Amino acid sequence: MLNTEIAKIFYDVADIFEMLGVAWKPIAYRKAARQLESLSKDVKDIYEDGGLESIQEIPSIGEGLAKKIVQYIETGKILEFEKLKAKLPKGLAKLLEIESIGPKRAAILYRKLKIKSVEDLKNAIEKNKIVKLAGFGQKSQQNITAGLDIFQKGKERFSLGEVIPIANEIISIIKKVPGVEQAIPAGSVRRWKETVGDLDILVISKHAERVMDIFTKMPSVKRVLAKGKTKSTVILKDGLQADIRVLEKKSFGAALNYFTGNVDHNVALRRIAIEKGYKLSEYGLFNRKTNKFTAGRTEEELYKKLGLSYIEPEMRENRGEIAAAMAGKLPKLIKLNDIRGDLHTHTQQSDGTNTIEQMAQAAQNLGYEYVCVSDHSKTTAIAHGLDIEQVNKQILEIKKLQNKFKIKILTGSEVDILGSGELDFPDDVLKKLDIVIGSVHSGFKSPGEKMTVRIAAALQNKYLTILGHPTGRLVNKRNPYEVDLKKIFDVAAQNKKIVEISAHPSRLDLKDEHILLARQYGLKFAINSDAHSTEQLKLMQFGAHNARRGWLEANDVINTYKFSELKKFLH
DNA sequence: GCCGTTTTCGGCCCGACTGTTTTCAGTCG
Repeated sequence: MLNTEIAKIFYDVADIFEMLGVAWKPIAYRKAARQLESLSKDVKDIYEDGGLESIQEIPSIGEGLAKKIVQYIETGKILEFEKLKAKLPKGLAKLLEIESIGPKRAAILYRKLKIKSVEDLKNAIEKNKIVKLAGFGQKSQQNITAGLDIFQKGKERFSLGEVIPIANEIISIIKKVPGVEQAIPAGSVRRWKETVGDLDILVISKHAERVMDIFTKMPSVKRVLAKGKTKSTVILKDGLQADIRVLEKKSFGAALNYFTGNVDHNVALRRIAIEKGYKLSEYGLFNRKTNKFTAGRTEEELYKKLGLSYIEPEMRENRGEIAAAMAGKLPKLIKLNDIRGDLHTHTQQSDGTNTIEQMAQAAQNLGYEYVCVSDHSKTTAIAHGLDIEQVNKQILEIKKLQNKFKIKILTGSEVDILGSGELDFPDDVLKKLDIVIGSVHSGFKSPGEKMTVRIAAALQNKYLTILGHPTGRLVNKRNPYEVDLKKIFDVAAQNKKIVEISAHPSRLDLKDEHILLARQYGLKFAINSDAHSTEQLKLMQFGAHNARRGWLEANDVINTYKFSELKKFLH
């Protein structure tokens, strides 16, 4: 997507301006970059539909940046930036990724020691040159050395599925510290963002020092980056950075809000606070003149004082939620317990590990009213996809098993969408099934046009119910395949097809931005675990929170329907 | 560079921690 490309350029330019000592522009450029990243539409499409003006309508993008974006769309580069880049050596910006080196120090390193790259920096350290620089010292050189070490190992974002167990473990340690009233993960974890940069933990206690001691001495800590009275930062052995912050109960709501973010949401709230004569910080909402504490015990009262309805953490991405809250037009977000069934599960008959009976029992134990068995079809040979005979046998088996269960067991299949756009089973097989999930499992690298035609063709099969994991992406591992989602959503809407939100934390497909986009086409969704074992049925929570990030209400999701309603809907 | 129910100019969120200095700049979130 062009948006990400341009955002990256803006981030780079912000770094350059910062190293050159230019004020404010870096902030403006980064804000614009973040805005671009969170857009659900491609700027190219926006430009083609509405020209320069409609680009300028994007928040934080004014005349100047809009023109630059257009130049990039039309020519593939931005002339002004090419000139700007020439002012500083190319490798210098890399230094900013090293912990404890910011723009000012990078500029000093360049000017005084002619350091132009990470390689130069290493040499300078070996020759003990940094200690002697004015403003640097022994400790600074040590910190830079340590930062370099982390940088070389590569600091990447962790997937939410990896971070949640780590967070839970730390929370259980901190909760045992005497005097601790609350300990909860905030930050992107609380927003259920699919990847996590740092783990932020908020603690309520009157004895902050005790918490700092225990936290920095946990067995899982590899290095302590900072240890203060109320705030500490560590690097854990698996490379994840964890920040902790201790505050008093009076500030809990304000602190939780501040620590949950995201940055742009927080900044927007603070601006509103200023307009209303307040000052907002993690300590609370204060009268700007008298400094009197006005609110902050709970997030709810904070939002209320700012004239907003309460905004759920998953929506706090500065994607229009503040305007919606001001207008009282926030959606009533779906909740995990609105979900009454799982429509995409596998058994040991294909690549799952449990029997139909075990899966049905586990789903029933979760309180579901229905579960659909949807094993792979024959073309996905690697997953032991079922052939026609096996599917027919499975249908009979399910009919028999039904008598033993209260939960309704639906027959289904995750049918391959073949390269031609045909489904892997003929219509006379498909029509026997309650649910047909069509998924792409091959040709991920084929050109976008081909993939679009392929999926669009499948969506026109009258027996297809759900488009499975519609973009094929894997979080942090595989990009979505090239496909024109707008066209796909349009065809899906015309043919009254459901789009899936795969709940597995390694998939989360559709992702949040794509859900927001699909929503504009009036589509209905199914949130499915794609469980390959009884245990994985519990992954549904990731899907539900992801749907919340996409502003969905229960009514948008067909597996919140009662069984009778679902049945009617499917017919 | 963006933005506007005080403004088209003059603001731009707020605070903790660290290290190198003796009052603060730089970095980070």
